[in-house]
Amino acid sequence: MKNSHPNGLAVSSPVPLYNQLRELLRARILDGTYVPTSRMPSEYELCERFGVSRITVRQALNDLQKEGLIFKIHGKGTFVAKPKVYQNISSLQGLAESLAHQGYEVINQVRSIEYVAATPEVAVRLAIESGAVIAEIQRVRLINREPVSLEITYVAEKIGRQLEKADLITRDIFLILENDLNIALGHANLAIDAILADRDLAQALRTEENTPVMRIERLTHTDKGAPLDFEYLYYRGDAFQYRLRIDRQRAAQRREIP
Amino acid sequence: MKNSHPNGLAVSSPVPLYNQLRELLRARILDGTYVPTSRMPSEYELCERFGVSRITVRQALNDLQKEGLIFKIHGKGTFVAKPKVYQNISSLQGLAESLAHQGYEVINQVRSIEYVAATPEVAVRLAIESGAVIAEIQRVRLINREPVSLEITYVAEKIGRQLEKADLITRDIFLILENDLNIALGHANLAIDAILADRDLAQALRTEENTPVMRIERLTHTDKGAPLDFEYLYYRGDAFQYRLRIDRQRAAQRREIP
DNA sequence: TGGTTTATCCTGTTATGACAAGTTCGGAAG
DNA sequence: CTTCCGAACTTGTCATAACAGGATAAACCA
Repeated sequence: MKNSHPNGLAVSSPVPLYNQLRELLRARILDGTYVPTSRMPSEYELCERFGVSRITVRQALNDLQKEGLIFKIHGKGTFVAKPKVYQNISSLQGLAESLAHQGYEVINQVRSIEYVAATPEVAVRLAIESGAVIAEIQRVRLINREPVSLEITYVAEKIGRQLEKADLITRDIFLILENDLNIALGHANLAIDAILADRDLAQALRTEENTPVMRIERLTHTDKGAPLDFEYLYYRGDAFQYRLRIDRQRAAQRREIP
Repeated sequence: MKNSHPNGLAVSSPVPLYNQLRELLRARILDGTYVPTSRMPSEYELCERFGVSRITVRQALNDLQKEGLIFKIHGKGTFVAKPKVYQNISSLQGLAESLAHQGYEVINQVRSIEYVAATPEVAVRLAIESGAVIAEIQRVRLINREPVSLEITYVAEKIGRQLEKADLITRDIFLILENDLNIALGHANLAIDAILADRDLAQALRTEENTPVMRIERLTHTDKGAPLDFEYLYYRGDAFQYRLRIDRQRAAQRREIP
C-alpha cells in the first residue's frame, strides 16, 4: 500500500497527514535541521514541499506551537523556539496545580484587562513613575469549577496591548513574553504573606469576605535585570494545603551537555 | 459599529468569530445551560444557529476540548465533560513537572506503542492471565529538551487501540480514559523505589547505564475497583530533586457546594 | 538625503465543499 | 422474531479560495 507522497508523507495511511507532518517537523527541530530562533519555511512553502494544503500545514504547526517548540509572528513567519527558557525563576506556584496536572479540570479565565494608573506600590516594583498608565490583567484559575487562585498581573501598557492579542487562556504568559515578544526573562523575586479577603477578592475566589488568603508577590525581571512583570497571586486559604518544597537548585544546570 | 450577527456574534469586531463563539459556549457550560454528560448541539446545528462555517465552530470546540470542558466521540457527538474528575488518586507526579508548568518547555514523546504478552508482574497487577496480549505505551517526557522521565503504561489491548487513536501528546491520558472512553476512575496504589538503569532505560533517559533511577509503580483502578492502568514511571535520579509533599487530602472534598 | 508610499510576503480568519469513518436505528430479509 | 444491512447523522480530515492585516524592503517623491 503506502501510496507514498512525493515528499515522504504516506497518503493512504491510517495516520492523518497533519500528524505525519507534525512528527516530521518535530524530528527536524529536535535533530537540529531547523535551528532555534531561525525562521522555518513559510506555510506556503511547506504546502508545496509536501504537497498538502495550507489547512493541513497549519494544523501541524499549531500543535507544535502549543507544545512550545515553535512560535509564530504575524506577518513575519514561523520560528523555532529557543530550547532554554527562563533560567532563574524561583519556582513556586504549582501549589494546587501540581495536583491539577494530574488530570483535574483546570480552567483559566481572564477576568479583566484594564489600563490603569500605577499605584505607588506597583510603580516602585516596576521602576516607573507613580500614576503612569500600565496594564492590569486579572485571571482566575478554576480547578473542578471552583476558583482557587486570582492572578493580577501588572506590565507596561505596551506589553499589555500585545498580551491582549495573544491567547492568554491556553498559552503560558511567560511563553508569550519570551517567544512572541522576544523578551528574555531573568530572575524573579518572591514574597509570601497572608491577608484577609476584601469584597472584590472574595467575589473572585467565590469565598467569604475576611477569610484568610495567601498572597504571593512575584516580580519577574528580564535577563538584563529590568523589572518586567509584577504579579499578585491570591490563593484561597483552603486550597493552599499542598506544599511544594524545592530542595536544591534546578538539576539541569549542573548537567551541561559537552 | 458592531454589525451584529443574527445570533449574538459581532462580525466586524476585532475579536475573531471562533473566539467569541468559544466564550459564549464556555459561559453556557459553566452556567449550566449545557448540562454535564449531555450532548451539545452538533457542529452543523451550531453552524446554522450562529451563522458561521463549520471550520469556525470546530476551532471553538477544539479549544474547549483542550481545556477539558467538553469531549467528542467520533460518530456520536460532542459532550459536556463531568466537572468532578477522579476523586482518590493519590497524587504524586508533578515532581519536576511542577516547575515545568511554570513555563519550562515540556515535550511528551510517544516512544512506542506495542502489543506484547503480559509479564507475570504486570499480569498480577492487572488481574489477567500471564501471557495475555496487552498494550504497552512508552512515553518520554522532555524538559528543556532533556529527558527526565520514561513512562511505561500497560492497559488492556482494547483500551490501547483506542488510546492509540487519541492525542496522547497534548491530552492527558486520564482525561481520555474518563471522557472519551467513558471509564470512571477510582483509587490508585503507589510504590516507589530506586533501581539502576539498564541499557534501554539509559538510552531513553539519555543517561549512563547503571546510574540510579527512581521508579514509581502506579496502579489505577476504575471506580468499581477493577485494575485498569498499570504504569512504571522512571525518573532520572538527578531530576528527582523536587519533592512534592501532600499534607492533607484534597481540599475540595471537604468543601461541598450545598 | 530623508521620509513616504507601495509592492510583496507572511500569518490570521473564514467560507464552501467533499469524502472518510464511526454510531444508531429502522426496515428488509431470513 | 431475529439478523443483517443500509440510510441518516455524527465527527475527522483535507482541498481550494478569498480577504484581512502585520512586517519589510524596494521604489518613489520631496
